Amino acid sequence: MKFIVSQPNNITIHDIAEALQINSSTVSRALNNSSRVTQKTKARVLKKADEMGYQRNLLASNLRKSKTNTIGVIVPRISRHFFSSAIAGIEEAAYESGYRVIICQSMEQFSREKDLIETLVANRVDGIILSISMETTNAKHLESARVKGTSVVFFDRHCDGTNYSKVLNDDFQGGFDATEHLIKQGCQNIVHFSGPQQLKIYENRKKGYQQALKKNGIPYRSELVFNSKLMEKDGVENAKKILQLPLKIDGIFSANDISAIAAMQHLKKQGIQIPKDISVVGFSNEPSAAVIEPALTTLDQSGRKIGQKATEILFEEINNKSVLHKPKSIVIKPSLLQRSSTQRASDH
Amino acid sequence: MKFIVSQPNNITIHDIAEALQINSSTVSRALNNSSRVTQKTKARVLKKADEMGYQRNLLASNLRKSKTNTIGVIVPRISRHFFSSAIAGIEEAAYESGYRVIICQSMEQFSREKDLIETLVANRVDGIILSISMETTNAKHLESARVKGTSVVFFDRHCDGTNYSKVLNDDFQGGFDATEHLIKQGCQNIVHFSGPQQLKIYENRKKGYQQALKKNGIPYRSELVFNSKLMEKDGVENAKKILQLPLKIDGIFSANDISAIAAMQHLKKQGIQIPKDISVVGFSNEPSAAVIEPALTTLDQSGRKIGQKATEILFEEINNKSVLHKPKSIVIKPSLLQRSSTQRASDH
DNA sequence: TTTCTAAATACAATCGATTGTATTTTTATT
DNA sequence: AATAAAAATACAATCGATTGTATTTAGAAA
Repeated sequence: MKFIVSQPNNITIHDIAEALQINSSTVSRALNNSSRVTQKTKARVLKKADEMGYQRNLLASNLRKSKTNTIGVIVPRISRHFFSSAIAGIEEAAYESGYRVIICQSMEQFSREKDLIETLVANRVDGIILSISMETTNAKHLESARVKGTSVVFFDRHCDGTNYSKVLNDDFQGGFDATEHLIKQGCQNIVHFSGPQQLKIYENRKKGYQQALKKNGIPYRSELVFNSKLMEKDGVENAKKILQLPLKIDGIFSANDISAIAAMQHLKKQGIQIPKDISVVGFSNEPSAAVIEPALTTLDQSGRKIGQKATEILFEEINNKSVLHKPKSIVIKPSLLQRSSTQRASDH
Repeated sequence: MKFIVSQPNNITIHDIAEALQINSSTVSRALNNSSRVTQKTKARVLKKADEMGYQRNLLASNLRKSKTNTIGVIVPRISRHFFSSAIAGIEEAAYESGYRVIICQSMEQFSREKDLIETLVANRVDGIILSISMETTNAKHLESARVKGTSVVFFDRHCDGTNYSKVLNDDFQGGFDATEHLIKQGCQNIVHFSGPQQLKIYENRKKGYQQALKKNGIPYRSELVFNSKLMEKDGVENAKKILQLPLKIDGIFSANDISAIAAMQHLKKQGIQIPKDISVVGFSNEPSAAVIEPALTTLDQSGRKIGQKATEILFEEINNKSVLHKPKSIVIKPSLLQRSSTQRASDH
């Protein structure tokens, strides 16, 4: 069964102008509520536009104005709690300033990230907020944005030595706090699950771990640092490695919750008691962290605040294109959420 | 410290044409690899374009072609596992067909949903894939899309009596399976956490629940159905209500995992044993469902498949604009993931 | 070499809205 | 009523790419 569809309505300002026997520039100004048009004419235009079912073509408008009032956001995966809450913060701040947000995910692939940047630039977004993929090692792929003068602000995962502003989590402090917390709970042999080393965030979390050990007089042993992509399976692998170590491990600081939780599940299956035998700290405060038993101690990154701040800075830069400000670098402290995975009985 | 920024490069095909002393139409065709241009000229154009740092302006291109090769997706929240996996499926299918995807979240607000639709239409996306907010009661706000001839496909949460294609989860079956599973585990007094009733999905899950009771000779009692928005706090509230009921409840079927998990946590705190005292089934297979103890039995909706299917149908409709096909309605069965929250000791 | 055809390129209109300038209309002033 | 000033509207160019048609060029056949 097929019907011929009624032709799509493609009313333009010219059609309205013709219907009212006035000029399309007046229609345009009326629709934009310009002071150069009488109230009376505005009313006539608005009424006719409504009658005719007019809908502005933003492609044409944006082309003419070379401004889209849109910013693009690229994150590795929207499903991660930290990223989706950062996006919420970005949307909030953008909405206040009358901007739209285009959300994109790189799926941790460099090639996709590059492609997305080019598409956003080709669509003339006014700015880009970016948290890089695990495969990204430098900022060369931002060249297309730079060439077009599109402002870019990093958040959380960033590249080093670039001339872009960034809003970062204080990963060093987070790593330090996590580790020192474990030490204060009595842990001595603490394993660290780290991520891809080209990402500053993992480097810094590790440095915090090292510093906390040092400050507390515990020697750093590189064999206790496990590098991986911190996926679920990596957590399980890491847990297996721990059980095979000659040394009796009594603490884990994982650079993310996903692998911490996977490790906990595996360890529990093997009869290890948490926190009694091994205490665990994660990073990011995923929803699951509050659900697992014992509830996972973790670092909350207030993604919302980071997203808002990144957006503010982006707008500053968009509105100050003519002058180049020294790139800003803002660091936001994560807060340690102490939960049962580190609550030794002795504390009671 | 301020510097004057180098002017943004705004090279157009006209600049390339001038540099090569040829016409811009030839440049355009060369860049689009048209057969009307010699290999030699194409090579010259490509080289020069690269040299000059040319980047196509998609606003202009799309305006002229009145085609954006972009589809918009609107979901209530990207952070929900079902939606982010549906988006993954959509992006996969779209990418294969050379389309870009714009992801938007309504945050469960009708006004935002309406606004997003209008913006997408104004930006002339080629189609929209939509899962409505909890506040949405009908499809009137899709008028702007209909007027412009923009194809729309619903998935999961849809409106009734509309002329749009939809890809749905078999919510009735899911509700039925969940409830019957509880009954088979020996539950007799089963509470159902339902969602906003204007949403078909919750209506259908409830109908499945009723049908399973009926089939198994258990009388339906409306006082055992709790309506809410199924947020975390609602789960806690519902759990409290259960504890206050005169009847001894031995099973819960929640229309989503979020509230099921919140309820479990509260019940456990009150000393209720799950599944021994009360068995619980959720819906959606959120990551936390596998993490809570006991692991939550739930219905997996294969969001990825639903997303892919919705995209396929959307493309069919985009490519067949001239004829109106009868709207399709595809139903995909969810699968019951049996986990410990319903594993009665007697089963062992 | 001339002529014809096909291939390559140039010309110009177009997509729909915006905006600086020019023109007309209205209002105020004398 | 005449004139100046202000307000409202019209005109036309423009944003950057695409595309139907016209023209030029190159190659083949006579």
